[in-house]
Amino acid sequence: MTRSQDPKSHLVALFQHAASQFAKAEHLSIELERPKQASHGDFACNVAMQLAKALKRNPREVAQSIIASLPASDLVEKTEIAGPGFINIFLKPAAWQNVALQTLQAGEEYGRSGVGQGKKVQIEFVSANPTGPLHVGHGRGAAFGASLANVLGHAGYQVQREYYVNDAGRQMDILALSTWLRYLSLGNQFVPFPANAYQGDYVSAMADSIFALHGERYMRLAAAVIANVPDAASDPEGHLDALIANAKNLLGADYAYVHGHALEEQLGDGRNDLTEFGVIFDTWFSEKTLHESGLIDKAVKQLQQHGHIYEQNGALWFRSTVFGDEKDRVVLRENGIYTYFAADIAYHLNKFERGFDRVIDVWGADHHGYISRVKGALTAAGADPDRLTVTLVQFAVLWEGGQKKSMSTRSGQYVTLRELRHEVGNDACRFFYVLRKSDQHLDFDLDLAKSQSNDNPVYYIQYAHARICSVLSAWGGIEADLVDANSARLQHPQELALLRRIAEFPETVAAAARDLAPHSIAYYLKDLAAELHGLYASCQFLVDDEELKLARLSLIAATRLVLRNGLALLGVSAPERMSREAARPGAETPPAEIGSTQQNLA
RNA sequence: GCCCCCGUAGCUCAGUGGAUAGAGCAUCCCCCUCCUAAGGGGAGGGUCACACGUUCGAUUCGUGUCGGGGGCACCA
Repeated sequence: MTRSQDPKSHLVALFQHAASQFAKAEHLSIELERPKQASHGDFACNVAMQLAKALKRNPREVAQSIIASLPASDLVEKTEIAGPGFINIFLKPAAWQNVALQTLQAGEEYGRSGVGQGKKVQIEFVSANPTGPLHVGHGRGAAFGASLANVLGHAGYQVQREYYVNDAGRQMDILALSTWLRYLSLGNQFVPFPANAYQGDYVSAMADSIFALHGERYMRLAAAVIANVPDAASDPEGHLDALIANAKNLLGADYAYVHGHALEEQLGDGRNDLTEFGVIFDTWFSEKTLHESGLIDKAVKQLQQHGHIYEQNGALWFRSTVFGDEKDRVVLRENGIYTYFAADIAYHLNKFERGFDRVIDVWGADHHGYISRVKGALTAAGADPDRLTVTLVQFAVLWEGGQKKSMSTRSGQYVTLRELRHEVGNDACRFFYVLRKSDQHLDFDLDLAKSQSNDNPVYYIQYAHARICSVLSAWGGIEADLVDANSARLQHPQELALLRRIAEFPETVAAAARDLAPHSIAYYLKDLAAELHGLYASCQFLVDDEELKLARLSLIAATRLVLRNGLALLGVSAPERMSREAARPGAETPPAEIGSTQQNLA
């Protein structure tokens, strides 16, 4: 057996060979686990217990036979039968010693695997309405989606990152109206501002800029704006819709300017915010183009042809109950406007047509009832719903001073993503956001995220990286030469423990991709950093023994590489120095007051 | 009412069906003449909510109960 592979793949091949003597290969999967206890070896295999029943033999006896059939390997020190029938494998130090050099050779590629087989995956995330600043909830979706996309890419998928822009709906009309009403007040045309319109300061700011750019061009009489509008108190939604209709009539072709201005401002703001956060999209997909290109008509017709559409009360309904939904859903409203759902069906059919092997949607947990509906529509249209995976991201709750920061849509109070980033810094934001499983509520501890102390896991990991940089710089040699180090000199238990941990990185990335679970990268990095700090405390690197020094430096250089690669997957920087001055978040931008409030209707 | 998520140490949470269930924080004790102490070592702390089932083996899978959170629009 060759040893060009990593130790684990090597062992899997050995066991595959041995076990095939006793059972058909397709009936068993060789699983090697890393025992929690060092006394149980480097790996443990449970295949004997799996086979025992079929063979009607004692598991320990089966284990004995399997061991006897294992091909010889120059990596294996010894094997043991333990407990109910585990085969514990102890590897020779050489199995791990090579890991450091292999890592250095792989460089930025280390951790990459081919489990994705080059398949095309699209991941759509954030997709917030461009009706106001992104808030901390969007931030979690952004951090999760961006990290997951990186992980999938590193696991060998071709990833496309997409943001779906809701630029066609009623919410955008409400934003345009809100902006226009603020603008009118600048010309002393006062229309009572509806409570259910967008209240935020950013709306007034847009009105100011329109007034500065175009003066009175869009000014109309307040009396005309409120003509024939239902009472706001008794019919708030009808009131709003009538104001929008009046705005469209009074402005004519100019309405598109106000609408477009508001859209561009908010979309641009969100894009800048995300870019500063390290979240970059390949595609910004406009909902409006679905309407204009007739794709929605086409999608609904497609459903119609399959007999899943009926008319009732002047609207067109999709018979989603056939596909497990609780009730049928409207696709074309009585007023002749397609619902968001109709656009979404067309959007997902379009995604499929673009040739992705797999499509992943990252949605807020409040959309969970929507999954069966979309999948049902895809099925009804003759598409394979299993190509779509919807991952729900639960809400994030901010805690400060032991108090939950109340952020309810109802009270119109929330903290923006930008405020959070300026308060705690991008690195801590990105890291804390992915520190929990996505389907779990996240308690975001602001005090901890802000603390520049050993309690803060971000600094703990970054410090490990900075420590290595510091040692290598104190050494002052040529780092490229470290690949020639004699790794056989790495004998210390702490050194071997660190090597084992480094070897786990590729499979950790692969598992994170498989489970759509970038949080496991964060946990891995904490473990890796702990291992490094442990070694730091027990071994001197810059020793007189030149050969040993180079071997140890090659080990920490490899560790640094894994820390860098791992942090990069999470969008967290790997600083070469940690100084409390420089680490202050938002040094380039003044920290925003985090308690400030914004109105949010979306 | 129906659906989704969760229940693991005092707190916040990890834990591909495996052996004596882990980490950080908090509490207590110890370690800088030395490459950054933003670090390391040690101690205490558990009925993995509960019951039944599946099996060689269950914190993990299934069913049910209890408890917490969220969602159920001709909104997006």
